[in-house]
Amino acid sequence: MSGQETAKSKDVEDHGALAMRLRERRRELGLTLKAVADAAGLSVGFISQIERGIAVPSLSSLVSVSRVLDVNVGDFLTSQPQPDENQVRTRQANRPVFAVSESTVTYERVSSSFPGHVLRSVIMNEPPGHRSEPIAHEGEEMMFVLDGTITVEIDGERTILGTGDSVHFPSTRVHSSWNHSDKPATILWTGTMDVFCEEPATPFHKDKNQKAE
Amino acid sequence: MSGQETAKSKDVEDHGALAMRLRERRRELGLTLKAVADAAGLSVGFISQIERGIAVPSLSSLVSVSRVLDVNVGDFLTSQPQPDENQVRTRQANRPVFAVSESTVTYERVSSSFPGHVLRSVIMNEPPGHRSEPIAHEGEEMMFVLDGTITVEIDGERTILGTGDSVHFPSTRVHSSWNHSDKPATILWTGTMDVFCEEPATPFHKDKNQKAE
DNA sequence: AAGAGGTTTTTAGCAGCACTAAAATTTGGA
DNA sequence: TCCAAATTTTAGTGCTGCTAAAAACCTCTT
Repeated sequence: MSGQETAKSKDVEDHGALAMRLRERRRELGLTLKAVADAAGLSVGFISQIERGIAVPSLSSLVSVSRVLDVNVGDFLTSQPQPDENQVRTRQANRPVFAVSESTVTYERVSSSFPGHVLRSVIMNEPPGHRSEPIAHEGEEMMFVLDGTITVEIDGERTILGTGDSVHFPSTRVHSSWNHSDKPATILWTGTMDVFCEEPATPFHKDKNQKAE
Repeated sequence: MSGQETAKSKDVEDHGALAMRLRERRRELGLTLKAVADAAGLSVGFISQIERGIAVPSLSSLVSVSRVLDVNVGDFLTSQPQPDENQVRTRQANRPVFAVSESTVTYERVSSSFPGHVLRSVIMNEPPGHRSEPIAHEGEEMMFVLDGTITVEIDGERTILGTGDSVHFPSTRVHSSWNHSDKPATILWTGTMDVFCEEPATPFHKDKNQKAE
């Protein structure tokens, strides 16, 4: 991490955007500064200063104001994705391929990367008998079986998926999957959480076969 | 606004959740407190206190930490979907199938539905010659060609995809696709925007062949 | 044009908290 | 068991989050 510019840059820009969004939203709702301030339990002057970028609210105050403005607080803070000219297409022959040390599964990256992207997708090639450890994490995910047969367990409940079958669930539920058959299986995994890391050194779905990293 | 309880309630709960998420994310990335602190330009002790809910970061500091953890700051503040017992699995034989009136494309729903879900996925069966109108909308999307060949145009730039190829881009870019070949094509479409509607009366990707709805 | 009332901005000020450095404790690996 | 790394705890303070009140501005009515 040394030599890297710290992340405390461009904060001024961020607050300017937040300020504008707050004022914009308030005006959409046709509310006065006083109305918002009263409902949020803050002072009129403070709301005014926030909206003009002169003051920055604490998280508590921002949550309060967001509630009054009937918007999810995250929506005020989410940066808009910038379209760019990054590579959007992935060829079957050119998918980035990576594997975990000492593991028998290989992964092929299908999704692209651009600012603000949420989707991640990989093709998982699972040999017979391979099983991932039960895990839970943020986001949601979907597995579409391209070829073969696998068993998926979610919150202790098992289901067998064949070619063309799919499963889609919140990743917050404890889940694992394995290839119970005697043939390789191919799965298209898509999720909203970067569980395979852009740096494919340690994928989050750890292998049971793997001793220690 | 009178008589309404002010919005400054339950802030304590929110900060607890934020704290947990920050620690969870840091561990996912396998980073130490020190690494995050150094990169964010904050002290180790402060990060520790934030993660344990003892201290609350300012917006500036939260933005800094979020950047280090490579996550959109809004994602830390958005409330979590509740897991439920809805159907998560879709069988190939039982996919909900729907089509647009007078259209030749059929769509098969692959994704499930549960509170807070973001992912939507359908299999599109496109006959030869079929073309969708250029369109742009929020979110991002990915098309994985299961079978056949299609042309995809993004911001005027065309690319041909064959079986196993994929394309993933922000849907804010003007895009359209069509099956230029003389054989049917099958595409697994996945996106973060409900362009096909849960109510399949008017899919967002309008057909050029379709006159008016 | 003047006046009244409502809305927003400005100003002065301070309590407390955002954040630190350093010490203490815990953890993990050899 | 030892030691280095990681994390937590502690003591402390600069500064800012936020206030109340004054000033300025705006709108509407007469």
